[in-house]
Amino acid sequence: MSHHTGLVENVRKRGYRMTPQREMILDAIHDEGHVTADQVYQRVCAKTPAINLATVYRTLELLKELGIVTAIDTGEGCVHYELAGELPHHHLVCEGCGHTLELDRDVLLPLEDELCKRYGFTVNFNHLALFGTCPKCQKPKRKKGG
Amino acid sequence: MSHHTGLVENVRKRGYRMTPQREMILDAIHDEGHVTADQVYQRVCAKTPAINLATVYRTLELLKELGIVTAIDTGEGCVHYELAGELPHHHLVCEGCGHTLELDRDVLLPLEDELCKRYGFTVNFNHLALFGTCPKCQKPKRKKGG
DNA sequence: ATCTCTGCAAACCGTTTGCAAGGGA
DNA sequence: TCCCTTGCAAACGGTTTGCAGAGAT
Repeated sequence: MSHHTGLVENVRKRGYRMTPQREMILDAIHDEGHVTADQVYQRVCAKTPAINLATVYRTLELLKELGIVTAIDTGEGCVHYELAGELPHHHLVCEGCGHTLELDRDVLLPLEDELCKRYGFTVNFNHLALFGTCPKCQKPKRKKGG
Repeated sequence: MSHHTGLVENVRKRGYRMTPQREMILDAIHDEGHVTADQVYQRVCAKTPAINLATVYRTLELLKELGIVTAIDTGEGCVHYELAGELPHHHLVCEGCGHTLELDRDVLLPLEDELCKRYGFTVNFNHLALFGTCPKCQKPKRKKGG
């Protein structure tokens, strides 16, 4: 059974139907943490003879509108989605290996503050993605044993 | 005549040919500051019977490789380009009015520093775009005269 | 039974690519 | 002259949409 009965209820309560597809999509997001439409599609595909990508997109769109998932555009060319229940968090995406580190919110607080003071600008840091180079990829090639 | 003879020379010197198309594309970027492929296309189109979008993309790609322009993916669904000569700078894009504020580099230094210390992650802040709400859009509606 | 949701397939939009003709050096 | 560059048109990859039939309530 699902770990996210609440989400299912949430959808129902708002007058939308709960279909197996939607449930599986919810499952996939829940399991993977953050996913692209295609990842959801792949994952759901593995469990049913066939589901349609269009359905995934439509469901993702619905879930977004219901505030159940959040869309994150990391600039990689495809949108990522994750459950909105989580505290907003942030990603450090390595341009070298594609690996993603999670970033604690408090690291950004000073910047947030400064932008507000200096420019009167309220940043929306929800699910921000920053690009750069992770520790591993920065290391010059050395003996593994080193 | 161009304000960017240097750029033209730059292209030539590296063994690439300088064509009217390339010159006009360079012009467009120079004039607009930062542009999308389509904006370049529109602008150049206005001056010649026809230029091909593919040419714009190919030229932008070339200029990028030559280090003459920089690509910025603001996550808006299309890539922006600007002359690379500029100091790296950053944009605060207002989600309310679409307006863009420029952001001084030094605001980001502490964060850059912290990310390095804490995660060993070297951020690539080149031409970063942050989203949020600008001062105007934050103000509750009030009498203009206020 | 009703009306939402799904699958299918075609459309879309930004971007890329193969090919043959054109033009810069 | 040589071969880089262009235009054209088709392909591409992610996403959206119209339509008719399936299925949740």
